[in-house]
Amino acid sequence: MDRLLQGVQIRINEKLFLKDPESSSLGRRIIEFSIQLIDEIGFESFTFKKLGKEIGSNESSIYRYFENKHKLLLYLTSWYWGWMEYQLVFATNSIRNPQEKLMKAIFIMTKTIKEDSAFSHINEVLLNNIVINEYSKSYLTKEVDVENKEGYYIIYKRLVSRLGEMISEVDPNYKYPTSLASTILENGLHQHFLKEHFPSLTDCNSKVTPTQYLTHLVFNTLNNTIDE
Amino acid sequence: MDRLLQGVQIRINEKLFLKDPESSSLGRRIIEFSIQLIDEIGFESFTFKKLGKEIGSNESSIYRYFENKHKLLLYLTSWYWGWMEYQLVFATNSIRNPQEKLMKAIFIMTKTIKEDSAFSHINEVLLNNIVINEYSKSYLTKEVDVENKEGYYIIYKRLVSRLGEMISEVDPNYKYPTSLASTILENGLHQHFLKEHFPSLTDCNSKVTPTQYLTHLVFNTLNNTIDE
DNA sequence: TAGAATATGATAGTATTACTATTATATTTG
DNA sequence: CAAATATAATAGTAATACTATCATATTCTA
Repeated sequence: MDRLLQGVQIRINEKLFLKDPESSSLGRRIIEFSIQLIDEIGFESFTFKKLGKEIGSNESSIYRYFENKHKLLLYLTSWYWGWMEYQLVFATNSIRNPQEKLMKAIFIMTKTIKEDSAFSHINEVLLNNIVINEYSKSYLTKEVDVENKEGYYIIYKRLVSRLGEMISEVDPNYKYPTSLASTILENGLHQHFLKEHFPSLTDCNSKVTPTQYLTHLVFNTLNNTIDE
Repeated sequence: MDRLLQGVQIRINEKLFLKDPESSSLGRRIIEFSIQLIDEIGFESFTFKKLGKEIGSNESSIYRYFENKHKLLLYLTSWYWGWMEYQLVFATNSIRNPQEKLMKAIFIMTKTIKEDSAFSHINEVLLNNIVINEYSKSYLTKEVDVENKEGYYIIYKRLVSRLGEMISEVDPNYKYPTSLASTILENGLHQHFLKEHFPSLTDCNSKVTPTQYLTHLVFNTLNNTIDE
């Protein structure tokens, strides 16, 4: 996949930035080091001033790329979901069997990211950590409805929709394909978090993955006779 | 239940406060109005200064009850889960049939709270909103491991454990009772959030409740023959 | 290649936040 | 009634989340 990705750019809503960070080396450094710094100190402690220090640049220069750190987080997580979508489509496109297709999709959406490969300045392992630990904060705000209208969550919504369609292909009579799709994505992240911080709240551990749990959950739910 | 609850106090970890807010009228006003204010303006914008203004008291007085707003959020959400646990135990205690018991439990944990009844100074409807919109922020922090050791999440953990046991009673062979229990609690909140802000990401709406979705999910998963 | 345009850096300034400390004034209790 | 305790008022600090201005560096283009 590596080589293919060199020709691919993940398209992010232009309202999320003031100046495209992909358009300059400073921009790419902002992305690269913001991922590192947010992963390291957490989103609450992260500031543009600290980031400036880290990259040997100035707070004011970073503000020329992003209005505030919330927009930066939306940019980073949009990128992550765009990257996920790319992998999903790429890996499932040629699979005809709906069961197999859905299984592959669940695997891609819930697996642990282990290698940083595709894009030079983006560390996907750290970005995955950020999504696990910070993504909810990007929508659990009072501004969520306005920002949703602005299209800030569009990639994530498209992903859920794609997953939902795959679920319906496996079981056209299942009544909650969209909810189940969002459960896979959201609870996938959550099980990874629990594994790390609340092992007593999950059966996932070094032997059992969130992927296994969710795959089992989904396939036991679909094509089942119990109703209501 | 109303009258019974008048004699019940929900026990919160004493490290979460400097002075027990239940011990004075100012303390109870802090609780009452912090629920209103957090619900109204969101946790990010909420400050002790604004709360002080709201209750005609002083910022410095509030700091004598709670170290900071994060501890206050932990207090409020602990109270909420304690109240849930009380309802859960109370309502399921006498049910012998494991299926029926689990069904009741899922209902209690995922239903929409419609009435503010039990405790004079705590509005359970607003508190439920706060849990939906803010609970994740209480553990998605860099301090989570330390705070977990301090016992700040103990009530929630007990709840998951109780639910997990009920799941195992329905299907002793099911391999992921704890993960499923945490999925019910966490995704229950999430489906309520989606219903409100991202209707396209859920099948829940004014006709279909998160309770129905999750009940269907759980009972189709348990006592099933598909394995691995 | 000069001159204009643009990008970046440095510095300063503001309102707000998240507190801590001190002192004064109520209120409760013994 | 005095002493203890709770609350209120005020002030102060360091950090945050910016905005504004001006200087300097880089690059683009005629």
